[in-house]
Amino acid sequence: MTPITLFNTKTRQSERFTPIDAASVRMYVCGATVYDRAHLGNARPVIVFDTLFRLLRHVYGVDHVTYVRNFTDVDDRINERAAKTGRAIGDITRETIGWYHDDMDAVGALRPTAEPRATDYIAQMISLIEVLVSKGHAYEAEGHALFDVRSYPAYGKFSGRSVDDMIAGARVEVAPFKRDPMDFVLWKPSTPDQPGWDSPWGRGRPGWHIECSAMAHDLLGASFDIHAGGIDLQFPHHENEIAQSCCAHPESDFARNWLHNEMLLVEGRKMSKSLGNFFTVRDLLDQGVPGEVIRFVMLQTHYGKPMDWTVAKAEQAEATLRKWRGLIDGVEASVPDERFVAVLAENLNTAGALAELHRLAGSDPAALAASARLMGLLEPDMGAWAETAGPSADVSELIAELLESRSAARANRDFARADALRDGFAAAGVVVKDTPTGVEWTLAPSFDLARLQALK
RNA sequence: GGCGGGUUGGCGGAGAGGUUACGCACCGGAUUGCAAAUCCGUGAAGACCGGUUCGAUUCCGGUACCCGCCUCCA
Repeated sequence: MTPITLFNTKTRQSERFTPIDAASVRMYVCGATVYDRAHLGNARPVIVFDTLFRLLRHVYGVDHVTYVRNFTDVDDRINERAAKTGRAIGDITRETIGWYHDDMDAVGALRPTAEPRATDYIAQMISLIEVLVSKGHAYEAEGHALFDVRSYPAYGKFSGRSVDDMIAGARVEVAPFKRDPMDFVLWKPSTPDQPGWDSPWGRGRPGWHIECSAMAHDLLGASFDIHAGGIDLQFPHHENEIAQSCCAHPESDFARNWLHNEMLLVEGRKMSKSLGNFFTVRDLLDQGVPGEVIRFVMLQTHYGKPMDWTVAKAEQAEATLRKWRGLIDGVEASVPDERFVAVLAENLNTAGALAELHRLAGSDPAALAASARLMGLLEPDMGAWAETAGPSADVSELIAELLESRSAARANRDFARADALRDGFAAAGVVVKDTPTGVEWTLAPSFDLARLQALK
């Protein structure tokens, strides 16, 4: 069995991954709040941890890995969106989840084993909060249920902060009913026009962090193997999840391995609406950037480092994928290459794994196909973009005719005519390759029939 | 202010205390009437200053610059 090592944010070191139960490996990834199209930054953890999911399935067996990724469908941003557009919340979340699936499918992410929605787990959240209250880790104040950070001495350990330092540097206004400024909301009251559920603390809705603790416990158990998400979630989200889960179930470990991906930049700068470099996955797809290219670019940088999205990278990735797709055309995939898998298993070194694919491209196309598919690339059903539009019979005939005049011109040593045809093909977007087995041609995206006809 | 990450050849980007990363580009060669494609090959790095070591780009400390988190965020 291929040994997998992972950098565990919790211990801040690389560790040999050993599942609690090799017959049931369990992973939880923080998903999306569904109020709008997923932006490019949302796609990074999806692609990265999809690759981990695929690796785990390869090593432990397809039926022995459970991957849970949640949808946050109760959130004030969703409420705002509903108020602004006059639409029902359920419509907005349903539509956004549909978009999310479309976009993440397009970048080659497998659907997780389970995609729980927060609103389906309100009862579990309420009982989890009740447990915390009963154990003295949470308290009620003015319709809120709040987590008492001072009741959990390890609070802050995970993200390397101390409660006192955080209070000193805090820039937040502190609600007067909090016992400690860092106490966070488990449950908050809703006004009549806001979504709400009945609870021991009155009609209200859950705080942000409680859903992951409740859903992870319900679907994966009190202790599970991997919990992952963006590094920006380390604090407060994951710190708070740990506080909630470990206080409610002190006998368990909650998640043993924590993985965090670094952030995304665009042309060297943080992606933001004000810089005008903010875009969604759908924007890129609509511009003709194939999902497979997005995936390749994402995997080119190790997940632990900031990843810079640039147009140049996308172009280069497209050229490489086009070349590889040509190499495996008609080739039946064999099995993933051992060295490739070993590199990928070293803390999900996708950049190193791509280098192994380059090696295989020069030696073993069947292994290239199988290996690439292990990381969600070169999948047969993702390759439509690389196929040139089937030329019409007329066009094929015209090209055949022109190629014949070219050979004739060569035979007659009429190099002026031969060169004119050579350059003409290129200008018209017909890529002609002379190979030992004969002439091959393909149409480039820039194919221009008029210019081709002019060559006659 | 507190916490964390980064700085590798023209560009992108990994691993490893000592031996070629790799890709793209470039250059040389083969091939071609000339090209394209293909194949072979060369060159090119480790922000700066110290320390540990027989030896550091790799470990430790400091400096500079960049970035992220601490507030919704993947």
